[in-house]
Amino acid sequence: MAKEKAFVTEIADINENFPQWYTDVIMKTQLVDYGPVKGTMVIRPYGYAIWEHIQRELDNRIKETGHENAYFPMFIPYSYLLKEAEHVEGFAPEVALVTHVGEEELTEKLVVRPTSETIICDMYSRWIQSYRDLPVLINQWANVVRWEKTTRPFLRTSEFLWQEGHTVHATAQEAEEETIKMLNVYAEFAKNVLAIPLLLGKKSEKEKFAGAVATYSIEAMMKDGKSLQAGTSHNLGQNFAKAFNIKFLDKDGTHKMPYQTSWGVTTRLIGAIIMIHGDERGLVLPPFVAPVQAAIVPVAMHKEGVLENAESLYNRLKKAGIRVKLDATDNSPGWKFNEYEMKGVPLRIEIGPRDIENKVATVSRRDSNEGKFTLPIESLETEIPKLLAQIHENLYNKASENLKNRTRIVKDMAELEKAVNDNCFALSMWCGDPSCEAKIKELYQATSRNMPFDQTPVGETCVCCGKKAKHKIYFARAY
RNA sequence: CGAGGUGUAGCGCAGUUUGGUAGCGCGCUUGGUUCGGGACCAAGAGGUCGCGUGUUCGAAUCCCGUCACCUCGACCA
Repeated sequence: MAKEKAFVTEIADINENFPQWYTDVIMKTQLVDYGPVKGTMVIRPYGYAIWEHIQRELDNRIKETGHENAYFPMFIPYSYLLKEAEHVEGFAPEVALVTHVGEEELTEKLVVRPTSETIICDMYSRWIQSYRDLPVLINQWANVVRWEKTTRPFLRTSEFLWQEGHTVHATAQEAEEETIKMLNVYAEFAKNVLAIPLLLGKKSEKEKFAGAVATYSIEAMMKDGKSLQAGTSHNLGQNFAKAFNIKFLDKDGTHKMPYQTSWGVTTRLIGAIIMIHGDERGLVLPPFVAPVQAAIVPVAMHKEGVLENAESLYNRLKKAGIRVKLDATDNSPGWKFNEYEMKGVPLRIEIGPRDIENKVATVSRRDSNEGKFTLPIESLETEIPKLLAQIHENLYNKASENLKNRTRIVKDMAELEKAVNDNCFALSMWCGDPSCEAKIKELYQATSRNMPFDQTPVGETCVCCGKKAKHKIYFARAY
């Protein structure tokens, strides 16, 4: 008991020590465990179930927009990486190289994929001959390996799970449209499934993907006002087509080089969910990805009829398509209440002798402090889905409020410094010079996030150097 | 790689200054009483003190070495 009380106190540290709170919650709710190799993460069933719901919902959307799933090998010849100059420069420091099999040295070194552009482009160069072969719209669900120096569960691990789309188009315009389209798919998905509001925009040259012509990102604001890049969509132009010699014979009888895109989101989204919706009592999971949407806690289980009523309610809700769990273990009710709150279960349903007598169930929402209320037991099949939808709305609105309240328009370096020190996003004007970006990073540890599509100016001059501004851009501290 | 810190039961820690029987809390097991906000009583199980050397009658404790992990910097979805 003492330990759990202490846990609640630690969780309450959310305001002072957000990263500590984050790892504590993840470990104590059994989402993950640390792997034996530094920087690796074991995703436990409760955490993996969240990923499965993310996968299912996002996969539907990817398919609805015309893409198909495929799978490419995780081992890539090192020489492939070397073909695109920027790409190898960007990834070489963090790739895991396979040099030996047993004692025998390999004549051609292999990398464990840090991303799949190179191997996929190699295949595309064989698959594509005619304009009739285009567009190619393929997506892959896979794991990738990037040996980062410091790691944090879900946000940055040596190996992570993701979805990577790789498309090929006949024209530059089509490729750009695809890049933006998928960014919007992510945004719709984040809003309607994860209850996360996003900032969409274009990355600066410095922050763009190694090998891309342009990178667009979705940025999310964590509860503490820091930014998290939640996904990216790249317009690769013809860079990889050139490097891998992808050509097609067009209608006019001439060979042309196609234009490509790639886009991905990762298990980092789970980290975003935790850091956006969580509170001092632990996880708060958005209903549409919660492994358990409603937990039934029988009270005074030994009393006549309690367990039978709980079981019958469980069966009814299950049949109604709700992800429901009945906890009939002999832990005390109070223990169970805290357990499911900590684990972020959106709804708790208590059922005890008093409820049975009144033909009601006692319901409690995880997302609000409004306390318990009762509902007629016969109405739950229809009421629970409504409540889940309300919880989703409420989470989205709260996150949107936070984003709005913590975003400031800044005109100069003093205001920018104040904004990031107050844990706010700084919406700034920028001259476009990378040295201004670098200076802001060095002085205030804030990086450029992205340049929103709506470029309506909020000033005339660069926040850093005071010269004429070219872009509207967000600066923020980021995870 | 630069700076700091920690390794003792499944988890969290005390014990190390001053060498002398391996401790505490939680968790776990069994039995009983409980059950509407982390219940209580009783009895149990569980550790070559990160690893290796050395000093000593005797080392978790002292010396030397080594490994691992954590935090902060540079890199990143």
